[in-house]
Amino acid sequence: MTTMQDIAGKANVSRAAVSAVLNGNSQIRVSSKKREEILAIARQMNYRPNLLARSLVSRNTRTIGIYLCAPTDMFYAEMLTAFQRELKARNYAGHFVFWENLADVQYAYDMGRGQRVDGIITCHGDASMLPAGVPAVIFGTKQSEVDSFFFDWDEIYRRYMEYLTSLGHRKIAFLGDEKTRGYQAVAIKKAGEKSGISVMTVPCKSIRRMSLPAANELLSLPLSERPTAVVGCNDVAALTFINAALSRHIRVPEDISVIGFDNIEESLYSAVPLTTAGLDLKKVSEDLFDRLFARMAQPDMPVTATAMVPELVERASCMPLYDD
Amino acid sequence: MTTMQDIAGKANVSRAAVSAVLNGNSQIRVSSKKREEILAIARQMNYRPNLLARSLVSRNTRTIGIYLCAPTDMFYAEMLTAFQRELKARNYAGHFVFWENLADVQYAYDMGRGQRVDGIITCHGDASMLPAGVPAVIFGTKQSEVDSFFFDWDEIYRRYMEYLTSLGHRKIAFLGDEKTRGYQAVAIKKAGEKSGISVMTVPCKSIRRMSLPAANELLSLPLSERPTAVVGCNDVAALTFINAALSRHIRVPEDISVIGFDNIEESLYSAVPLTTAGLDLKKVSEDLFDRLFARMAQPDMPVTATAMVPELVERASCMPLYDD
DNA sequence: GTGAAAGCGCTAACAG
DNA sequence: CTGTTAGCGCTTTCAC
Repeated sequence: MTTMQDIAGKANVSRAAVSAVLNGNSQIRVSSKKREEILAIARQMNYRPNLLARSLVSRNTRTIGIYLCAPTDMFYAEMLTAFQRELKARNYAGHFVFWENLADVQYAYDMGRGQRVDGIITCHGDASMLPAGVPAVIFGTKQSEVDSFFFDWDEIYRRYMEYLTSLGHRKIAFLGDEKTRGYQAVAIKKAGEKSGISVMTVPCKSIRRMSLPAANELLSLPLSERPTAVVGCNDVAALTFINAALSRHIRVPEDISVIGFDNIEESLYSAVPLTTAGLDLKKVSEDLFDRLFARMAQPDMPVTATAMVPELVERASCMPLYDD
Repeated sequence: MTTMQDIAGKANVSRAAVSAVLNGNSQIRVSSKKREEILAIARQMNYRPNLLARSLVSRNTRTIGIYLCAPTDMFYAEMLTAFQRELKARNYAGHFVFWENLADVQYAYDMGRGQRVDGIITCHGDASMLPAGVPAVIFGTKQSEVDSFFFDWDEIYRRYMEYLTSLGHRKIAFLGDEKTRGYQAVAIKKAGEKSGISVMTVPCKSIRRMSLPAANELLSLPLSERPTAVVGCNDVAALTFINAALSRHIRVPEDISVIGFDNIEESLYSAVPLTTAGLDLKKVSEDLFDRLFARMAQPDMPVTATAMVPELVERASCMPLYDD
């Protein structure tokens, strides 16, 4: 591997001179003849700065730790892609670690600490696990100690209920895991109550691929008890439900309306295009990075919590309820 | 950030002693009293080694560059997850960069060079772009200069044709992008010829979310010309096709059989569970890493190319053709 | 304009 | 067993 020393030797200058021309930013001025020569030699020797050495002395890595759960749900895969784009645009590197359980989260943060990341973006809700002293932004849940962007479920589900009731629906079910999606279940029940509706909740084992049993449970209900509209905790749950319904020859939206959450790409290409609500991923990741970089520049500014309320996007999976 | 110097100071020993007990591997012996003390202080001061400094001197980073296209297709997301697991099991870090176009590939490799990754796993087929001197394994396509794991399309499609013809199908279409999936199109045509079948090819703009138009083109064909079986270039294409068929009230598999490729999780939960073929991701990533580590240990061993032939998994989207 | 020198945090070789 | 030392590749300050 070519080093600055090698270049300096060939060009008959000092390492400092090489550093100065290769990085631009320096008090040091180099004659343009030497400058060209250095540049040429660097190119010819296929020089790449050793970022480890650079970071060691500059005390920053220009690397952001991006810690997310494994992208087994398309939503995170899309988020990931948006982050990568943002990183590249800002000329920063990403230090990605993906977890599948709680132990992995700790592992991810430890790796980041060892790697001396300049900042962290994470979707894990427990701020106390975060390495101390590293600027961080938490995505998904509201925090008091750390900057966060959180889903405002009360407002989101107020809109959902408004939409569904405007379509005439009064028998509404929520399909989602009670454990990991408890806050959603609570919020939608609350939103329902305000419209005088008791939202029934159907827990399902996995949020990723909702267990068919939960969908089937709902679909096996006698017609008089069956909800006329189902709210999935996310698009994947909603999509799985639609597929379960379709394979039982229950039509969507004619027999039952379905609404999701996240607006993953798949929802657009589903057997029946899914009505859902989704973030503008580009904008959100921009905002996330803006916030993080502001925090990095000024570590003691007041903590912020930013509510996110994704826009409803109407497609084909919901329709007005006809009176029987 | 706590350094070894800090610990050494508190414990009244040298940095070398601290290094010795914290890393274990050293000629240096430390009295177990001192050892305990050092360990205690390190824990109490929340010490984390600076991996940059460590790598600078040890001349290895224990980091593998993982360079993949953006996981907008679930297959890569699943691959990614398998890699992360493998990395963790081997106590290595991942240097992930995801690309969306060719320029990004170069960027990814440059980042890896700067970061001094010990090895590379990539799914980009152009070996000439790889940084020289860094052990690498290419996933997906056969290479002559670099270790590779490639899909043996001839054998894969031989099996597909065998399967489909055993079901009685003779009118078969391939749904896939000609540009990026050209080798597949060629292979399936060849496999068809051996069975005396002319496979028709329907190109579609994107391999990611096959353009509905392509699916619709096929579905609009007069019944006499319509294929009885469709092979998707991947599961996503096959799934999109199924959804397009379903929404036109064309039944799968009764009216038309569909087979995919990749065996992504989604295929199991589709409206009609997809017959497909898929890699054992855990095994493949193990093999990939084994190969890479072998190459890292012995850079001049002969180059290998390993064929991959995923197992067919029969589900509900294919059925025997009845004679009319 | 240029070059010498210090030092980032760590490891490893070697002398006590 | 322990401590000292050199140096990884780089940036930056300061004297020339």
